[in-house]
Amino acid sequence: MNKRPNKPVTLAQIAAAAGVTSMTVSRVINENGYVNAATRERVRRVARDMNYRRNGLARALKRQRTETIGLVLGDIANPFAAELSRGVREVLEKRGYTLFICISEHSAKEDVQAFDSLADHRVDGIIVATRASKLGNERLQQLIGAGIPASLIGRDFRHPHVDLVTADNLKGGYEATKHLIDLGHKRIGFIGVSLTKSVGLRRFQGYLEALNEYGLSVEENLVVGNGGGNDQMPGYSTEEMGFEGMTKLLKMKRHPTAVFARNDFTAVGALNAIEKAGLSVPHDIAIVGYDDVPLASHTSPPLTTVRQPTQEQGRVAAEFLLQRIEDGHDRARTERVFECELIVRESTKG
Amino acid sequence: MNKRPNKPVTLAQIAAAAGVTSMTVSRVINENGYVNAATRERVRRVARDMNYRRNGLARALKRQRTETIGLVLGDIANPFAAELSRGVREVLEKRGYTLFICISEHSAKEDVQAFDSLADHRVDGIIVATRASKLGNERLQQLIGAGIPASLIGRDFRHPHVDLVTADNLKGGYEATKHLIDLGHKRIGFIGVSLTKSVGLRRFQGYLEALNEYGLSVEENLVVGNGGGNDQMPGYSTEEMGFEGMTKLLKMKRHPTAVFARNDFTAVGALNAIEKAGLSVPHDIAIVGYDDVPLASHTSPPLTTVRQPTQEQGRVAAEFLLQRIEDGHDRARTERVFECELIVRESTKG
DNA sequence: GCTTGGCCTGTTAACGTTAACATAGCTCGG
DNA sequence: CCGAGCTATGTTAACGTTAACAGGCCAAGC
Repeated sequence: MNKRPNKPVTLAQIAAAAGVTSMTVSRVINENGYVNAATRERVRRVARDMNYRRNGLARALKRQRTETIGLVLGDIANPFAAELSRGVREVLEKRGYTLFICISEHSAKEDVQAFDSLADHRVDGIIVATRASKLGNERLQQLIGAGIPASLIGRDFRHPHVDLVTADNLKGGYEATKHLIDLGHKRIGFIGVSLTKSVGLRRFQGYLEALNEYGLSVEENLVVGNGGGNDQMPGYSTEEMGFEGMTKLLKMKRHPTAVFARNDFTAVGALNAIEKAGLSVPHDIAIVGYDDVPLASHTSPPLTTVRQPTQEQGRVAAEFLLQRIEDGHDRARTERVFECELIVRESTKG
Repeated sequence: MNKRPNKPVTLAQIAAAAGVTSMTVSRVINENGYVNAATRERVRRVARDMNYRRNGLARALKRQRTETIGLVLGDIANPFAAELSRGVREVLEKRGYTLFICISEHSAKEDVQAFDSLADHRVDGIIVATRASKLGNERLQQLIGAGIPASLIGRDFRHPHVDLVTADNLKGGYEATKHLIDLGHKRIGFIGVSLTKSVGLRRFQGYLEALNEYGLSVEENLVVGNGGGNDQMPGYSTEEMGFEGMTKLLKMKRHPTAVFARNDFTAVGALNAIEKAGLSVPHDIAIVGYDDVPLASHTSPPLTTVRQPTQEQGRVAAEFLLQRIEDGHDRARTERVFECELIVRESTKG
């Protein structure tokens, strides 16, 4: 009764059923070349009846392109990644490309796996938005060497044939910290890095720079992160880190009067820890986040934060990539740095 | 100086360079069949030197499988989707499959596009976690008819050859509402649906059922959603909906004493609206969310919510799919419904 | 010595599609 | 009425890989 469709229908089968050659069917399907109107109709009907789906593999193999772009994200469930992919999609769709996303869960090993999968499936290009790692960078280098066009977002890796889009997080971190300093704070904590690892975080370096510039010393115990655990925890659970980090800071005999959190979720966690301790923001402690996620303007009090043009970064990365695909591998690299913008809200306004 | 790698290296080229046939190279690459140790080493070296990457398209075309699974998500940036994909990945990776994710941005049209892209690229199976739509269901039906194994998560669509995994959101909504009723609340609002559209939302139906069962009338103006706008807004920004919805409810002369929010983000938005209005939770208004996202236990007060085993749903959906891929299209359908669990926290505890 | 069976490599023919070229009928202007 | 140029179809040969089969070679067992 219902057909057993284990083997997908091929052009040849349709051709046979319609009394033409595969070539004619191909022309009908792809709507190119001359085909008699009557023939076209007949072929179309047969194809529909037989539930034909073209084999993209064969097609891509023959045409030497897949019209597909791969995007590697560190984690999903993170407004930043979402905005980014939205920007990327917007551009790609307009140009007829399909987007496949791979998630690396912030692990270098899976990063490499994602690169490999995408490369093996011969995507026309790769956009990488994961954090740099030795393993990952090596493989990336290799793929680029093999001629795969690539475009990076916020990844600290330079290569003569790869385009790069970043936000100036160093400056962002600097501005955020300076804002707190300008408000008169002397003891400013940072939540979200472990001093031993991941000190490469740009916004944290901005924090350090600002402190230095204004002659404030960096107190190691004001910098808290996820101490023992791995540094690869998915971003979405960082409000936990914020909560725990803030709790740790509050336990100090003299706790900081202001805190710069690695991102908005961390800041929200910190906010709640403070509230739980019966203290108030910004009266007892001022807080700055980072990213300006939609939630940030709806916390209580609303969060001072640093906004970066996320979707725009995705768009530009995609445009760079398509440009490179068209121009070929030897195109010179482009780098685009986006400014960040400090958004002052009640969490720091005394 | 640096090679111009526009054309990727092929087996044949390596074979020529190493003085063997492509077949031998293939055996080396895939580590199957007999190859002399010395030959193997030589081939390996040449392959590495020439920066060889196998062509997955050709391979898949020949082998008739891609060892790739497609996952269609309505939006990224949503802890639910993240957990889901984590569960899916966990299972797939163990079995050697690669996961490609497509995002439909909650649009039926893009849903269909995602299905098509994945089908064209001949993924071995598709997992769908987007909301049902007429267009989408039709295409899904078609693909299944064409023999593509599929597995659904929380999508209201039944087909004799498709497996289904859901959480019992109706019961979850019922329990959440009943919890509020048990606490003595008579006027219970719902934030997150527009009565005109999307009334198919299961958890909302549970709300209605509970009210009915306990003889409480459903007051239309206690049900607020994103009135004019489209109902397809991405999930991550729903705290905005919560904030606005709650604000609307608070403007009533007699506002509800309890509110059930469509999901935790909506609930967080509501929480902040209440705080902003100078009222307190749960004293003035009790709140229940849904999903138990990590944030939920860190809000102030911590949020009463309904937990569903999200990651587990992903895992099971993936397992169903792999089973179906192995057993073939004619396997009978399996359906698995997961229980939801009410998590009572301070946002309802007087 | 001859067979058996394990090693090692090669040859052939697809997988499903399409670019490029080939063929053939038809129309139309000069 | 001839050829130029359009329409409509077909033929051929890849794209890069691998399953299936086909030998050879060599050691061991009888």
